[in-house]
Amino acid sequence: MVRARYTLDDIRSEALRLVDRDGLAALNMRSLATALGTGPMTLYNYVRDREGLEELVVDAVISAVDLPPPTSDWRRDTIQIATVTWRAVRAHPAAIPLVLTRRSTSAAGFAPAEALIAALRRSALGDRDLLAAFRAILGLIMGSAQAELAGPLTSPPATAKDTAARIGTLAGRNFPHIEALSHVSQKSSPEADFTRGLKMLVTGIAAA
Amino acid sequence: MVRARYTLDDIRSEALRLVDRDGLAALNMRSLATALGTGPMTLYNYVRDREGLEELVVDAVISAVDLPPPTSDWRRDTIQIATVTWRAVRAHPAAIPLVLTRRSTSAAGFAPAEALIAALRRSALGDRDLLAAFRAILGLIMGSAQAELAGPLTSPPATAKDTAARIGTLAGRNFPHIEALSHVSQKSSPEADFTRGLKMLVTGIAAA
DNA sequence: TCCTTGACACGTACGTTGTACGTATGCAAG
DNA sequence: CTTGCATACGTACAACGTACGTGTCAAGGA
Repeated sequence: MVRARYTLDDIRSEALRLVDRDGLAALNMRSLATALGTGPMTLYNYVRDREGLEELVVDAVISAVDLPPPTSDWRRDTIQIATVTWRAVRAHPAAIPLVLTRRSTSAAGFAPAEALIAALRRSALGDRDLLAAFRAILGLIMGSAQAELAGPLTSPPATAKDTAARIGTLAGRNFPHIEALSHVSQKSSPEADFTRGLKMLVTGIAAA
Repeated sequence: MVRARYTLDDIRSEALRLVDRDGLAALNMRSLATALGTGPMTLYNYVRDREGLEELVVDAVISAVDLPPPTSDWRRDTIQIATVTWRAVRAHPAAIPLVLTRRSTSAAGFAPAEALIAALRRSALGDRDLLAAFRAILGLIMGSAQAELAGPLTSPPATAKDTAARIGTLAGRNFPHIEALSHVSQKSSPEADFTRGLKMLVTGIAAA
């Protein structure tokens, strides 16, 4: 009888692949173990419990962030880092709930935050403003991902037409502003909106 | 034999109470049913499945938002609405993962978004900027809640001293900027930081 | 008054999940 | 070859979500 050997990276990448392919509900000990060609309990040699497995997926997503080298323009750097991070999160829609709720524990998970603070520090901000700016930008990234996942301008598993219909009937009567904006949002790309909002925030930061 | 009668509100408030008291893991059909004095299957008369139950909790949290009446100052209104919403979310920490990942389906869930757009519309923003601004503010609210829940400047179940120690040892070496900021964050209140970041964003919006 | 009918509370039971615990197997060092 | 440790693996159980069936109430018509 042969005994397979695994590395944490094997588990990590297979877990992410599983989530990408079959959705978040498919991320359970048995499915992942089967995908790796072993039994459920083997995984417990690499992960404390199911929660640990989810953290692994978060790490896998965040690790894929490809940080740009610093330039002399902190605003441009800030926008770049935020955009790249946002893209990495968006690249794995099924994993977004995990990214929003689980903490990233690996070193790679801290890298974007570190780069972001480094960029912001090259502005002339005081400590308190720096902290607020950092929180705001990270918040914007996560919140934008969340909004796309479950925001009031989106609808769960439906086509764009269904979305318009659903929002139209559900919110249209009592919530005319939401309804009007949902029409606008259908004509614009998420990335364009994100970038626009991000630039607004950076402008506000620069004003402080 | 007596048959109890329930209303959706009974279920909703009991579910939120359960989450507040015993944590998110305690939100299951059996526990909630027991708390209501009945069996698990009774709940299925009010809720499609467990997911529906979670949406109910989200509704309960968002419904508690106490929106201020509009004034003539859209900036002030925007900040007020955002702050009040953020407070409502923060009032139920255990429910935050649900608020971040589940969609609010009830009418009450749309109210803050509607009020926010209404306030922003009273600025002179174009449609695209309005959309971006709305997304950014909602994103900031959700993202800030997320950051407090699982951000790089926090640590899971630990005292403030442990946090400093943990961040210090884990991130201190390789991530000096994070480490430095975590010290700053320990001396400031979450609300102050949130407000500060929010004002930055509103400033940026006003500049557009 | 009695019967019908629909809504809904509830019980039973099954498949799936996470994981505690015990066992077995390979590799490395002596 | 032997010993010991790390770790792959099997078994088994408790807790979960929920399909399905049964029972019981209240309201409306004859």
